[in-house]
Amino acid sequence: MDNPTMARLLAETADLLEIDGGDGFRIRSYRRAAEAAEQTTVDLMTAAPSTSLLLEIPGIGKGMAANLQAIAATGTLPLRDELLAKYGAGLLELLKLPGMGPKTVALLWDAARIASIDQLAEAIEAGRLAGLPRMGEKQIEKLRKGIEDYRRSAGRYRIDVAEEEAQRISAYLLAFPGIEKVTPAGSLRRGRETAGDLDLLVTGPACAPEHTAAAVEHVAAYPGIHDIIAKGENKISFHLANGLQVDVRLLPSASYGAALQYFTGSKAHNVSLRQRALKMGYTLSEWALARLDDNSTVASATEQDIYTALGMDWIPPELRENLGEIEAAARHALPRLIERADLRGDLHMHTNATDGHNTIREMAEAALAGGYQYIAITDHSKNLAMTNGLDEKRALEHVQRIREVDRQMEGRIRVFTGIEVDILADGSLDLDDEVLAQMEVVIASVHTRFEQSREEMTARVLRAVENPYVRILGHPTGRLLLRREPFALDLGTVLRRAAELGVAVEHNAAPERLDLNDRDLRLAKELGCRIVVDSDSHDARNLGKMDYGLRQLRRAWLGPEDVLNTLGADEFLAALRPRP
DNA sequence: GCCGTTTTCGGCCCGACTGTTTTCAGTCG
Repeated sequence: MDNPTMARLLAETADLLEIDGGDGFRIRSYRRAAEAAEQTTVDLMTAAPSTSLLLEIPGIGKGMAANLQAIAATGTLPLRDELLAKYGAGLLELLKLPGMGPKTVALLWDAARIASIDQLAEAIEAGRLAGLPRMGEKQIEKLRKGIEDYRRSAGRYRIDVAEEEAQRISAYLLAFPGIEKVTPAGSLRRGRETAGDLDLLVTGPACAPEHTAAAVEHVAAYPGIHDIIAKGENKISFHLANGLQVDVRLLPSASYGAALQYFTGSKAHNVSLRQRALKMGYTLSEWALARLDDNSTVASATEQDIYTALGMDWIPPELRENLGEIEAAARHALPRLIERADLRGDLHMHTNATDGHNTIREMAEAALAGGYQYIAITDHSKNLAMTNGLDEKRALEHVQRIREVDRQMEGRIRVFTGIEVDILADGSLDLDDEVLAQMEVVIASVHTRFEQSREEMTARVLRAVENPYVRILGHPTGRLLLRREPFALDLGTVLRRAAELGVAVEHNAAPERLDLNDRDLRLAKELGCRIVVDSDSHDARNLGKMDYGLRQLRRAWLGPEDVLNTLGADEFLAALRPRP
């Protein structure tokens, strides 16, 4: 069983306890433990036999360690089973409906024995909800609509999709006189790979307290709105046609920093920060950091002011997950995170020899304009027939053309020969070693999926990295590839072996891949992997676009020293696994 | 159930919005 599954069991237990009316603090412990299981780089299944190893994870105490051990041993948690036997699994799904919390689920169960979304829909149609406490006409209509929405779409949105919507809405809002600034907050600002919703902060004269009505109406008139969920004095929430929920908040400029801090989150970061504030005699809200005794404002205009008043350095949004950043900021020991300007080379790109849009020369010119000192041209190999992948003969001809362009660039930028070779089902590569020997950069990637078990997929990749010509392992998790689920593969084992062999591990920065997430990247660093970030560009226009991928690196606390392609061209080649 | 600038017991973040509540409970972020 993997960590996310164990996390889910704990989180579900928390939900069930809440429906059961259990102790709120105990419930929170289960939630915290679920988050810890989600974020830790410790493989819980492997660590389970050692209680002390489990206790090292923050949020895991004696009780949770025992729970994790029970899950590891039996695949299930007794408390959860007990509660499920009492209520049924459908209650957990009921909780996912908007506006439906544990109290309402408990009410529906107690009063009408409703235990699933289907039963709720039935009860609504039959009019059996009328007369229940807190079940007025509007509430029932809200539930009916909630069921509809839930069945229509659920889930999270890719970060680049959310960002495009944010930009469209911002442009619309900024056209309103008196709206001066629109700032995306939430998981978008923290650089997560997906966003569940969109938080937009709006400030300007039109957002002055008690004078927000006109601005709110302007927001409500946004043409892309599918339906409005809630509309108040300084907050309005709506759905877009694609189902994405947008929360827009209007604020006076004086509170901008406090609000930005608050709505950026994460929740765990905020809770921890507020606890720190309380210990210092302050209280922190989205309006201000204020003294507890006389409620006078200490800081509110900028985030910097607030963190400074709390005795800390300003914390980059990507780090705000309560994973030690608060303590580090208080010690003035936050790491210097990697930035776009640190990157000196891009190692993964395609040309019109296969499925790219531009020539080698055009890619080289674009990279030069983007400030790079070197690139590698890594077109596909023959197994990817649909991309017009290169066979041995064409690959060798391609190498000659790459070398020619490298000469033409006269040292302004280095152009390395390369190939993205395909890992076949048995772990062998689809080009001969003699061809690979001509390449300065060999990226081995899995492209074709077979019905392979986790063990088979792991063995397949392990065999590929053993090939001495392979210098970079390409998109190791295969995430979002072909719009399918990531590979079932033992990433820890693969990364460990790559680290031993000196094979670099690619973090593919293309937004449709965002191959390694922050947890994977932390694991890669812990295991001593050499990490490269690259763009997998198929178009010269995308060459410099590393934003989304870089944010994942930052979320993993990685600095320039952790990433290989911050080195100069010669140092970079020397740091790769030596060629046979 | 976790955890320690409150320290092994007794704490555990804060405010807006909604609906039906005649003063507030529930949900959400």
